[in-house]
Amino acid sequence: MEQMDKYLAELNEAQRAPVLQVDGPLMVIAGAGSGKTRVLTYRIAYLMSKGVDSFNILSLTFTNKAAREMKERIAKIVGNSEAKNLWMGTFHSIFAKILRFEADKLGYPSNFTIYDTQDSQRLINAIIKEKGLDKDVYKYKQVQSRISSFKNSLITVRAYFNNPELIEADAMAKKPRMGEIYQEYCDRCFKAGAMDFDDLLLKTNELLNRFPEVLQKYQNRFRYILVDEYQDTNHSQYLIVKALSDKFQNICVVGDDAQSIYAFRGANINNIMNFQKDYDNVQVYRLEQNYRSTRNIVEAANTVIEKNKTRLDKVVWTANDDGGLIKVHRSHTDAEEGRFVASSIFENEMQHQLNHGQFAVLYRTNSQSRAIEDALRKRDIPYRIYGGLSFYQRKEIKDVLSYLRLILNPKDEEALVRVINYPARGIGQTTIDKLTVVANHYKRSIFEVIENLDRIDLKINGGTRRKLDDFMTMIKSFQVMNESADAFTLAEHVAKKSGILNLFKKDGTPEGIARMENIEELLNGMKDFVEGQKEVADARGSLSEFMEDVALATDLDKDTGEDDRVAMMTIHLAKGLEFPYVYIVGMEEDLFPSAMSMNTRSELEEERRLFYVALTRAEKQAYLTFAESRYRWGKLVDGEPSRFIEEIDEKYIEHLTPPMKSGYRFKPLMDTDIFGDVDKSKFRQSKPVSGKPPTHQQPNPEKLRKLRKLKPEIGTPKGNSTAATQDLEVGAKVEHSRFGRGEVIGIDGVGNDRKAEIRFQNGGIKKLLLRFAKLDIIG
DNA sequence: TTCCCCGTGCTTTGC
DNA sequence: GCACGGGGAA
Repeated sequence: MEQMDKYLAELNEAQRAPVLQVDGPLMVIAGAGSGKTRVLTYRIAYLMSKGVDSFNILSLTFTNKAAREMKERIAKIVGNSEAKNLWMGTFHSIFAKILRFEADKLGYPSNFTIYDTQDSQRLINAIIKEKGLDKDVYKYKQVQSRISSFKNSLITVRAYFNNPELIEADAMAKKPRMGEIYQEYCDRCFKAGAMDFDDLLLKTNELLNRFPEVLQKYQNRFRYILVDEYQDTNHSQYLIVKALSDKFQNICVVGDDAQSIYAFRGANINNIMNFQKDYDNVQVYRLEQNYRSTRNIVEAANTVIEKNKTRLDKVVWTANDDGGLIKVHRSHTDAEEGRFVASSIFENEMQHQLNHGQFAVLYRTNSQSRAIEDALRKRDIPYRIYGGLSFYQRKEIKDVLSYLRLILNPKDEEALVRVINYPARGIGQTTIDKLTVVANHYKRSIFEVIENLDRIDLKINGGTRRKLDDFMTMIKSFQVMNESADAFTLAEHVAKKSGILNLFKKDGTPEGIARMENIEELLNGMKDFVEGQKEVADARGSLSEFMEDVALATDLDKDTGEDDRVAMMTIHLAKGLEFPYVYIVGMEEDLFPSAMSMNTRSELEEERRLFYVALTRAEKQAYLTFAESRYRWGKLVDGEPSRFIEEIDEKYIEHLTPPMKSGYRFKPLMDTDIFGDVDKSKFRQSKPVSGKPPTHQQPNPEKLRKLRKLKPEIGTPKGNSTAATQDLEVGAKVEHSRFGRGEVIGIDGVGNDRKAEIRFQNGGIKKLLLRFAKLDIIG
């Protein structure tokens, strides 16, 4: 800790001030690229150097990734053992932990299940059906999002029924039974021993409100509270922070009002706007020097964000070079836009000796990735798509996890309904419906009903009864095993015994194999987890420890970011990241700003902040591209350039194409015809037509698309790695897109059955079918 | 009970 | 364009 002075010297004056203020409320307004994370980490380190016990510091973030990275950075300063004691994590993970500890006070079991959005939606769908409501009026997704917004505003069922305005509003919307659905949903969750994501915050509020001694306990524990991305907090989170910091008032919030882009999911920008009114003697600090981007980018972004009315006073500036102008490119179609981006990336790589990893393509909606992907693939430029369907959301993964959830909490109805007839074991919808009715009638879980089948008069025939009994016995045997086995051993057993693994083994289609690989990956992950837990005191790598992690995990958490690929993601996902070269594509009215966000001023302002975020991701060079027409929902629609392009002061812009709609013929060098041709020949060459590989070698587009769907996050620039891996030899070093690096220790089989046995660095040995395995030879 | 086909619906997304 | 869910037929 002696070197604290050394660390403080690394900060500029504006950054140092909030670090040095130990006590009292403070707010740090941090412009894009101004070293916000550094301030947060150094502040925590400084608190500890001033004798604050790490047990007394609570630091809240919005993603697991942010929490983990910050913890690592702090560990580097104060040492691992000290950093371990910090309470650092997302709102949801920290309060889930506290809720498990205090669960009995709220009538929940401490092993409550966490329902994800899909579980919630399925339950709501079931309730709507049970009540015989019109599914076209009560759309389950809409209902779910309304319930979610109730919870985020702390409107409980009781509060709903006490609020004539809400009831009126739902009646006006022709949904008079909304409250009833809300009530039933909450009852069913409670009965299932389940909390949804919003409950983790809502119930925490309930806990702190109803039990003053619990509030006191946590107030005393969390004497110093820090909140990152404060502009993204919703009302529920706001109240938790307010309650916990009330006693000591040592609260530090960090954020940027200009980067508030999550209002659509309940974030309330007023939390940061009004922070000064919420506490006495708030010190406000501003980080206004941008270290990330060129002057052109910083100033261009400023001219855009100035158009917003709702803003805190702040002027971002930079001492960096001017850099190049922001380049704007128009194309005919989205396909052409893709080709431009690919050519431009290629050119920049050649000209400036750059790696793929220094480029990012950002878009407003996920569906835009398609055209870009196609173009990059044709140019052999490797890319990685971030976001999309999460690994944990995939059907086969959720199915396995549902079995595991059921072991821990047999009352978990969503898990039970998912797997009771999967793989098919002759328990159909009719049977499940009968069981549900009885379960609701006796206010018991379906599992309990199955346990007591012989005592209930139910019109279920003998064969079905036996099947139900078998299912129950199987789950119970898993439960027994759970008492001694670790998570991996148990899950492997479950995957085999339940018949899921067998199902895909028999299948043999590419989809089936992809699914099986996914399950294997899940099991690998569990093995890693178990190994990791061995080093943790009083942890044994049990299933419940694993499930706690997994319920709140996302794909982003696993991202290594080490390999050299062009990054492709939505702008939302890009927040907090930076890249030397950034392409913002689809700069068109109705797409960006989105047609659905142009009704109110505040919606449009959020879109503008989103554009501000996109622009400020760029360090050296930003490109804005738009197309005159693009495919949307299968139809070719015309568009016009986004207003956001015009909102940038002209002096920061260089038009690569004439800005007006006339005169395409002036299009400059980097264009499709020249490179398009080069592309095609290159592409053809790289396709192996060596005779051996039969039909599977070149799957028809249909199949390719399906495969891609199953593994959406992996870009395979070489189209098909089989050509390269065909002559793979023992001893070769390879890299697998998911399993990482490894060494080939054996080869057998011929043609389609050719397999490589690979020992991966993470410890696993796998046999992979070469015709499917996505391997890169690295030596 | 299971499977297949057809219709419907669609921003952004983390926990 | 495409994915998912529901309904109808085997």
